[in-house]
Amino acid sequence: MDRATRRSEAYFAFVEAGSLLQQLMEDQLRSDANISYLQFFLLGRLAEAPEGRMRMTDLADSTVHSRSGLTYQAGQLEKAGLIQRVPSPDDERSVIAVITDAGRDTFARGLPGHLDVVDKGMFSVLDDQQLDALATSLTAIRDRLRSQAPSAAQRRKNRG
Amino acid sequence: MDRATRRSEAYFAFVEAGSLLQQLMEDQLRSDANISYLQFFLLGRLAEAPEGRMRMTDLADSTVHSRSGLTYQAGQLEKAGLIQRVPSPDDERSVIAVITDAGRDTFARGLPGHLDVVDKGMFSVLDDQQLDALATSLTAIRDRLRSQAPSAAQRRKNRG
DNA sequence: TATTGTTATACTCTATAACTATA
DNA sequence: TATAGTTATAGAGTATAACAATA
Repeated sequence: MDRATRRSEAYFAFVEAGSLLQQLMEDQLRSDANISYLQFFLLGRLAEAPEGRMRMTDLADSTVHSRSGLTYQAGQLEKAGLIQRVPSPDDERSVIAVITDAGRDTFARGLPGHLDVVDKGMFSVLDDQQLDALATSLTAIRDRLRSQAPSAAQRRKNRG
Repeated sequence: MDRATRRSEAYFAFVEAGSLLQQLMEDQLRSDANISYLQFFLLGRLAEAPEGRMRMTDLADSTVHSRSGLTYQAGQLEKAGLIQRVPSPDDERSVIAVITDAGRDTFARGLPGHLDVVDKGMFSVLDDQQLDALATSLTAIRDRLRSQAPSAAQRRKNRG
């Protein structure tokens, strides 16, 4: 098989696998924890941050979100009691998002099923050597893509 | 490195790479052909179908879409002159979507840049052996995920 | 002057249910 | 009875620009 054919195979499999996986994860998180994948991701970022706290802008930068998009999601999470927003002591312009106990519970409720979906869907079909090669290649691809995508700060500069 | 660590590496790289790639593709297609990735994908399905024709339901089944979602997208594409909808001669309930010349032009306008993004973003960092292994693993993962996801017909049965 | 975050607003997309017409 | 497709409608999410407050 020539390289072009292999490339096309890999590309279509990548795109379809991504879309199928996302679908499965959304369904699982909705039924186990009643949150979206993005909300799960945001709770995860906060859960692993020191004291469960992060500045709004830093949280926005760790996703594809505009600041107004994060304001919307933070509003949803706060309404559900999963985070709180408090003023920053250091910089009075800033707002700190803090994960609540209920937020940690919700995250913990979603996590096992989430790992299960990933495990059964992605990794059960690979042996150790294949997994190793996959991790190496995907990491290289991600780093390459990171270097091509405009940074969050840059996106902010161009738009709102 | 143990298997759990490798898994986690591969998973996060996969998710982030998918999201970065999608972002780059959307931007490229919007600027080169003024269409979304989904619309590009639908035009591609029609372009490669015999005579550029497909039944609406078959087109919907080749995506994650509900039928009403496809009706919406078909409306957008038709409004832009990129497809036409005609009644089926075989089954009077059916509607056939046909890609127009303008639709083929638009697809052709988006394709080179699209391939370029994929090539530069994903494959430029892999040698032949890595590409081979990646294609094999992603194909296996996709097939596994396909077997776990409910089919489009099944989704239709449950919901609308 | 630049940065942080929110708000108002408009737009895109998606899904559900009800509906028509045909098989 | 089941299938094909549309429509009405409502909801989730996103982004832009304008804004107030602070640095």
